[in-house]
Amino acid sequence: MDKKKKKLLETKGFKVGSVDEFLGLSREESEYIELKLALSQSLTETRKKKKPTQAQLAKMINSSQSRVAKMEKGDPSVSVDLLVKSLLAIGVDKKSIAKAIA
Amino acid sequence: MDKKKKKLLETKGFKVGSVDEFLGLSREESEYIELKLALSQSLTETRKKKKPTQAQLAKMINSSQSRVAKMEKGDPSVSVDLLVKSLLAIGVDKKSIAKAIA
DNA sequence: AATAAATATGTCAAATCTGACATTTTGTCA
DNA sequence: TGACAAAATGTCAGATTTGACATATTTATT
Repeated sequence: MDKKKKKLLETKGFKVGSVDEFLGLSREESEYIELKLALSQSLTETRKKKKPTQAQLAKMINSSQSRVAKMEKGDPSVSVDLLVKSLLAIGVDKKSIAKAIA
Repeated sequence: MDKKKKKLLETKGFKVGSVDEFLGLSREESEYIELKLALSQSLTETRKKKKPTQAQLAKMINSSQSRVAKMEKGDPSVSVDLLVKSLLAIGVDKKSIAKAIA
């Protein structure tokens, strides 16, 4: 799949609402992006609720501030795996993850 | 996290039910494993319902039969990303994915 | 039982993702 | 305004994941 497109859409401006078929995105592509955005948002929300800074969260999940920033920004270099692991690490359970992406 | 443990638990025998604290697994670890297993199972189920063989599915998602087999078996070398992408490719939508892991 | 079809397992080079670091931008408070 | 903290962005070597292939095992079909 075209990385440019993905990068474009995962960037500011498209945080909210559905990206369905904005540009020739297939159903799978847009759902995948939406799913990642949902996880990103959930991570940001949860972190802010719980208090810590990106740097502190980074320590909890032994990662780095810059990677946390990328996660929260929906950077294409971040995998769903990492998002899920981070959410679990920060105390969000499966059920809540499911709710976030539903 | 200990890869041996993960490998062990993701192997036959533990497809059903909760793996919580069987061996010293943390909450995050067990939830992560359970989440992956849920996706694996969902993939197998959906594929069988929809008809194609692993080889045919592999083509649809341009992967290979062997990797599909690993996905369905919950092999540790398979990422959540790939599982999610495969589910989406086979026609399962976000909502159903959410339901599967809830 | 024999054959074929489907699935499982092992391996590996190439591709992707990762933490870490440096640097820049944005936000906050005096 | 300036100075300080938090967040964002770029880069990259090392780690992990990938498709592909070979091969073995299981399952169906005759």
